[in-house]
Amino acid sequence: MNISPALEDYLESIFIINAKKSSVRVKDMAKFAGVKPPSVIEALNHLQDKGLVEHEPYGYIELTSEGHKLAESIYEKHNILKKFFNEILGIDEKTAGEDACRIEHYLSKETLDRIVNFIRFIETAPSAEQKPNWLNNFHYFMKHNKRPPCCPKPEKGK
Amino acid sequence: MNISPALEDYLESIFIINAKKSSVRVKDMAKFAGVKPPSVIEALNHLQDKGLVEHEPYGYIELTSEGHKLAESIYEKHNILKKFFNEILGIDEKTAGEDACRIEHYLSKETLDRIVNFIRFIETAPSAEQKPNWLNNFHYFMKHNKRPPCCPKPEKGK
DNA sequence: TAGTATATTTAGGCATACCTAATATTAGAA
DNA sequence: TTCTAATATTAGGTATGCCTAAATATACTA
Repeated sequence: MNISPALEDYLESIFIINAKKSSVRVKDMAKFAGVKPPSVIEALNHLQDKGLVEHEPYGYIELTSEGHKLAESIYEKHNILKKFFNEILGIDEKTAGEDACRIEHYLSKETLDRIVNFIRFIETAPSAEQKPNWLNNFHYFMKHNKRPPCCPKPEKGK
Repeated sequence: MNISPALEDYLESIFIINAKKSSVRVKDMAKFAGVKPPSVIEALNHLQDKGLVEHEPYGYIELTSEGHKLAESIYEKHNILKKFFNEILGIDEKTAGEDACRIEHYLSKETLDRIVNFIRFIETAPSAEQKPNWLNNFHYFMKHNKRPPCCPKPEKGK
């Protein structure tokens, strides 16, 4: 299923709104996307043509099972990227979310997989309680614009 | 100066083609962008309106000094991202370049700065000849789907 | 139940970014 | 120099994604 970035965003928004409201309306989607209702209607027509959404005129908006699956995968992608930006690169949460939202449509599966693995690599690190040391060092480096004073090479000098 | 992603790509392409050909023609840009010549003409008209490009009909295409500055900054962004994908995440060069090209227009300055610093952090690592150890470990992790056998925490056990 | 406010939809318009087909220009070969 | 092939441009068309204004439907209130 091949849909444009804009349609991906609309689809994702249905998924997200659904998660807390149980009923999704044109108004909600328009607000979420920062767009006027006619734009939503147009998008919904396209999504319906592609069998991703069900929407009777003046009624509620629902994802088909295919639409749900796709929306969920888009949302996951979004979250992975946000996590990467926020937790690893140390970007503030708001910016991390915005950036994730903008680039989530453009990354290859390969690159996304690597990022997933990078996060996994860090999270499963055996050495540290929370974060591996080098990541702490990176965050120190970002903050103070220099490396932390100690440990250039642990095996050698004290 | 605010231009669309597509125009950014066209501008960047002039910069890149210029670097090896000294003269840039519509044909070259069309080939580079994978697009037909009329699309290039249209883009050039917009870029000219914005004072970024000079182009006499049927003549060569040149960047103004402002255009050059902007193109260069776009190109740098592209390279940073490519480097990040390729050297750090370990994506193959082709995919790294493609992904960089697609997302270079959408990342915030903040995030890009972080990535720059992340690369710098790694390149200036005092501990290793080439790559810090954890990065080698990550690449091992990607390749074999498990951590390298040794050294969970260097200071402790041998 | 009638009227009104809100929500939705339709109609029509604009900008971007692409295309094909037709036309114009340039440059090189005969 | 003339003709032709290559290149560039213009004209006009399509799709996407947004908009405003007008029309329609729904739901709530009196």
